[in-house]
Amino acid sequence: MSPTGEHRSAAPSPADHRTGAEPDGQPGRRTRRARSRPDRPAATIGRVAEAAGVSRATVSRVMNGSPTVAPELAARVRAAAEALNYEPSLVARSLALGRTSTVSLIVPDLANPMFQDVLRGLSHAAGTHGHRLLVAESNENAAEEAILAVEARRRSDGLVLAAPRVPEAELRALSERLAPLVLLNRDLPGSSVPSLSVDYSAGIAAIVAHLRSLGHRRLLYLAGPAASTSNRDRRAALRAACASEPACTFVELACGATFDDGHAAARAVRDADATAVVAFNDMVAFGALSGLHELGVAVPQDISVTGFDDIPFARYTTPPLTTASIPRNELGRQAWDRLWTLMNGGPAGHNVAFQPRLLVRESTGPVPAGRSAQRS
Amino acid sequence: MSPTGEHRSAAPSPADHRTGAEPDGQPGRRTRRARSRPDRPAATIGRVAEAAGVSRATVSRVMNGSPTVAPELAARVRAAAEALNYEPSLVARSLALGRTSTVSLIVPDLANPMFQDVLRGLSHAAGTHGHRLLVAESNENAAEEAILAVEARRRSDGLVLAAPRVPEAELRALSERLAPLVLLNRDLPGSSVPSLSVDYSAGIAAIVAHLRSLGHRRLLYLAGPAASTSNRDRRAALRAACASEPACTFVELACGATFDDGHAAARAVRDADATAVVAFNDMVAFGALSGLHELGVAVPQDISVTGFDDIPFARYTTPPLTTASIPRNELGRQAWDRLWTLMNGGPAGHNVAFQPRLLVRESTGPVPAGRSAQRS
DNA sequence: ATGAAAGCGCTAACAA
DNA sequence: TTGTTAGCGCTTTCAT
Repeated sequence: MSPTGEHRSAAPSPADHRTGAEPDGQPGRRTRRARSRPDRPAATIGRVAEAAGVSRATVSRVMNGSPTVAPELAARVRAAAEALNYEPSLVARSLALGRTSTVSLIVPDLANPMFQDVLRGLSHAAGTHGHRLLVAESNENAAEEAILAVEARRRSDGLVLAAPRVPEAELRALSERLAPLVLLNRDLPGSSVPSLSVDYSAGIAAIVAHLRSLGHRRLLYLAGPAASTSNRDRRAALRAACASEPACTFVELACGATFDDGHAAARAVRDADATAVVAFNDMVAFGALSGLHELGVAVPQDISVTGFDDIPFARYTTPPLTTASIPRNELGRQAWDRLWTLMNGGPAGHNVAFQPRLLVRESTGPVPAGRSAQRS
Repeated sequence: MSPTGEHRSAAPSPADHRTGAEPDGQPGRRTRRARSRPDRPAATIGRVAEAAGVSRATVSRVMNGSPTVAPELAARVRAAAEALNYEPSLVARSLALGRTSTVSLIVPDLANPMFQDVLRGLSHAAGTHGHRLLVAESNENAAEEAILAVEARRRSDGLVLAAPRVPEAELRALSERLAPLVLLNRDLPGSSVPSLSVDYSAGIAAIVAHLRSLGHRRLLYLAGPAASTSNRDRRAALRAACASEPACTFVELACGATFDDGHAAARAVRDADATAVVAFNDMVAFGALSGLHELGVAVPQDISVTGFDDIPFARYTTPPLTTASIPRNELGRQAWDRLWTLMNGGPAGHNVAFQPRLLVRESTGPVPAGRSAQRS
């Protein structure tokens, strides 16, 4: 419920679970297990076979569209199935077949648009091949990531895993039990586990090159969450890109990953000795843009700002944001391709690193006159 | 791959699947079925029992933490399990237990932030109770919705279904096979299927009341996709809200659901005889805001604009958007509560309609002077 | 073309 | 406390 209570609802309390035991006294003629809907016993292949006067094997054949069944019999079976409202048990089927036609996706954070898109792409691609998708969120917790991965894998035929937190040694130890496995945004050097990732370094490098071409030499990095690997990647890439240029310096400002984080940093940004700010992501950049605007700092006239991710809104900020776009949908689709190949005994293939694409819009411009030299 | 080819990658073609048959000639000693990883036979409860010199029942007891096992035996079993890298088969377990510890969610569109939040809430709540989540997307296709629902339900113990397209009669016919079932954003009058929904009408009514209190009498509705039920709901609510007031008129302009749709409508909005525009959703409102700005029309001085949904960005448009917020996370959590109650034989409870909350920000204001009367 | 029967890997009632 | 045994509902070999 909304804490303010302004979203009213007539919901009952979640409780009221009966656990165990027969609700009513009657032992019933059900063999051993209590069924979920005790009233109607749920049709089984056996009952259908009985009703149609054929063997279970024949029912199975009909249900699976085997062509070797006499039309007359097939019709009888279908009628019986229809009458009994028969639905083959997919669980039993999975057990007999040794496969579930399900794959799993583990992500650290379902709120992250990147993973939402991976989810979409994967779900869609898997669906195309008659497979379903199981999803689980690890909430950025390393222990949880490993446990979830193992469990999810046991329920399915393959796993797409985005697990930035699991230590490499542990992941390596697990990788055999998790196969067929596709890794997202990290790899396992020397193993045969395929990995799909976004080359954040290349994206940062492109941004820095762009900024340098505009004359910027003093950069400010608005850092993401300290625990985030992508923040570490981006920072390292920024450091490397700067280091390769003699007169290029960069300072870092702890910030965060949200609009509000960026907004709150605006004052510090203005007071810093930098001509361009490289934000951890678009949200932060957007927040900074907004805060800077309120302080009367003009972008890009007074200072340039870049984002990262190319979220849909990046086109619509004022000014529109220069950023690096990453192929989010593609990741999910390709993850499926890899997994499916693996599931069919195919090779792992080469790992791929998707290169972000620099999108120059209006939040970056030349260094303001008189600021090309150190200020203090 | 990106059509432009600018996101390069070294991906192999998705093909190369071997199908059926033993890859190599050897029939092997594996009983009947080809295992997915022919190399290591995958430990079963039987093998562990054998290795530990106990019965399968004992292994089962140990794996499930039954306290009635001698510590010495338990240790031996655990050691054997460890040594064999044993993982109990969840499929077999599900079959024996008659439950999967999995629930399913079917949504029309995974790109819709509303459903993304439902997904998150549901996944999290289910996880708390040791359940996993299966998701499927119907792509707004009625036939698909029904089929997916049945199939997903068969793989799991319960279903949360957002199926705006399935005809009521069909849904009613299906509802028994789908139980335990929780419906999102629609209900099944007279049935015992719980339903959780957002009261769009109330949201629209609140928006209209707000606009009227500012003196607006001539409203323009920027309509969503014609096929969308929520568009129909909102339009109907708008009509009703207007009809209840003598001097209130509203006209409708076909638009869409995206920023670009709203942006493209700006000229028509300016030329229409209306003092306030009620947009289908925030994205459209945002697009309109942007387009109006480019045309030199001031919001809210010249015209007021409202959105719907309170997407995160609504706070950050210029001007910040007056809109109606809906409790998206809450929906997923409550859906779980309902489903869990049902799964435990509990009652369906009362349906709930979440009331949107009006958020008055800066995109609405009083009717411009001299425009309170009909223009032409 | 059809059926009988032996699994798939696990759980649980019952006996010891 | 532990083992025996009979399922859970389906598929598939093998014989007919």
